[in-house]
Amino acid sequence: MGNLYKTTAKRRSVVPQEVVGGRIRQSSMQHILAAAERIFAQAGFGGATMAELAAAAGLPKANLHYYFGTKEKLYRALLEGILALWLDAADCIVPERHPQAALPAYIRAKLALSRDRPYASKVFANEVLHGAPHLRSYLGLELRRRVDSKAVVIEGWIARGWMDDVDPRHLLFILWAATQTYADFETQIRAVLGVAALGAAEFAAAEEMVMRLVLKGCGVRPMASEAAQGERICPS
Amino acid sequence: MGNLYKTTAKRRSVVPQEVVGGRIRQSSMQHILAAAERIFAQAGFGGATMAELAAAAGLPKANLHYYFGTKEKLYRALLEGILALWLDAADCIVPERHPQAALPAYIRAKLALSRDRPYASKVFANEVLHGAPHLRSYLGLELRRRVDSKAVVIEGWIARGWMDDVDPRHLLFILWAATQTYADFETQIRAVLGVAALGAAEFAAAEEMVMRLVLKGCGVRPMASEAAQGERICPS
DNA sequence: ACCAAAACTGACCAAACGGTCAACTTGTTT
DNA sequence: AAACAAGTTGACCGTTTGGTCAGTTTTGGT
Repeated sequence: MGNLYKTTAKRRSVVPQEVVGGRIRQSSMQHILAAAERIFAQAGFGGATMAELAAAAGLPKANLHYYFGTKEKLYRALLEGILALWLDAADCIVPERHPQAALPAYIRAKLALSRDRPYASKVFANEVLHGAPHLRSYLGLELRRRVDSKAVVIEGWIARGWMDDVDPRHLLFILWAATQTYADFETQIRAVLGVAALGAAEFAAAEEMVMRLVLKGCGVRPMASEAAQGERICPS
Repeated sequence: MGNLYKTTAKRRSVVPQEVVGGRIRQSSMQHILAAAERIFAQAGFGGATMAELAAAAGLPKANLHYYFGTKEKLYRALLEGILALWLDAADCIVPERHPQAALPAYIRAKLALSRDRPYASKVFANEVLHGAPHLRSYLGLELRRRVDSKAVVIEGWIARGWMDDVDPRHLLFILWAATQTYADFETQIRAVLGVAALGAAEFAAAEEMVMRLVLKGCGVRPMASEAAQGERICPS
C-alpha cells in the first residue's frame, strides 16, 4: 500500500512528510525513527527532548526538524509505524481456523512482538496510558471495527462448540495485557525474576502460562487433528 | 509502620518532607498529592509541569515547592503512597487459604484498585514503563522478597494438589497485567467497547473473565466447601 | 492581646526547551 | 561541468520550565 514514488513527479520543495523520497531521505528517516523509538519509550513524549533524540540518532538537532518538522510530527510518524505492526498480528484470527490453532498462533505473534520490539510496545503503551491524545480517532474507529470483526469470529467458534461461551472482547483485552506486559513491565519482571534480561527461557515460560490460561480457561476443545491447521505460524 | 509524631521533638525549620505536621500541612499535602496523581497519570513525569500541578491543586506554584521542595520529591512522595496500596492487595494469598477462595479475593482486590484508583495505577505503570528510575532498588529487593514468599504459598497449594503445577511468578505477572489493564489501558478498552466510561457492567465482565481464566486455567479443584473460607473479601 | 512559627504568595531568574534560519556541502540530473 | 535540488550544520531566538526569595498573612500556643 501507499503511493509509489514517481520519479517524474515534482516534489514539494519544503519539508515533505510523506514516506517517499530518495535513498538518503528514507535511510535517514528510518535511522531517526529507530532512535526515537528507544528514547520515547524510555522518557515518554514529554520527557524526551529533541536534543536527546538528535544525540541518539547521531545527528544535529536541526536535521530532525528538516525531516519531520516538529517533535509532535516525528512522534506521530513513529506511532503510525508501530500501529501497523500491532494490527497485523491479529491476522491469525479467522473463522475457518480452529481456536486451538488460531489462539496459540496469535499468542506467539504477540509475544514475539514483545520480545523483538519492546520499545515499540512501550511507546504504544505510553500513548494509551496517557489517554491516547494522538490515537483517539483511530481507537474509536479503525481498532473498534477490527475488534468487532474478530469478536464475530470468536462468537462463531463458540457457536460451533469449539470453546466455552466467553466475552470475546474481554478475552482479547486480557490476552493483550498478558502478552504486552512482558515488554511494557519488563523492568518489574526482570527485577522479580532476578535476571539481567528477559531471554528465551522467560518467554518460553510466559508462552506456556498464557497458552494454558487461555486454552484451558476458555475450554477450547481439542480439534479433530486436521494436522494441516495446526502448526502453521501466524503471518507477520 | 512509620515513626509516630512526637509533639515535643524539634521540627526542622526548613521544608520538611516527612508526612508529619499540623492539620493544615497534612491536608494541604494530601490535596496536592491528589491533584498530582491525576496530572502525572495524564502527562507522565516529564510531561507534567509544576504550573499544571499547581493549577490542578488550586494553589500557587510556590506553595508546592514549600511543601515538597522539588518536582522530583513530590513525585517520589506520590509513588511511595501508591506503592503501599499495591503491596497490601496481596495479603489475600496465605498458605492456609484454599486458592479457590484466595485467588478470587486477590483478583477482586486488584480489580477494585483499578476501578477506584485508576490514576494511581497509571502513575505506577508509567514509572515501571520507563525503567522504574525511582523504584529500582525497591523492585529488586522489597517486591522481589514479597513475590518470592507468595510463590512459596502457591507452590504449597500445588503440592497439596489444590491446583495444577504452574509457574507461580508468571501466574502473578499475568494476573497483574489482566487486572491493571482495566486502569492503565482504560482509554483503549473504552474505545473498543464504545462506552463513555468503564462502569459496573464492564468490571463485572472483566472479573468473570479473569476468574475463569485463572481458576479454570490453573485447574483449581473445588474445595471441600468449608463455607467459612469462601466469601470473605480481602482486607484493604 | 501578644508573638513566633507556619503558611502563603507574586515577582523574579537562570537554564533548558522546541523551533528557525542562512550559509554551506553533497548528490543528481542533463 | 554546469545547475539545481537535497541534505547538513552551528548559531540563534522567543518561550517555557523548575526553582528561588523576600515579604506578607494566618495560625496557634500562652
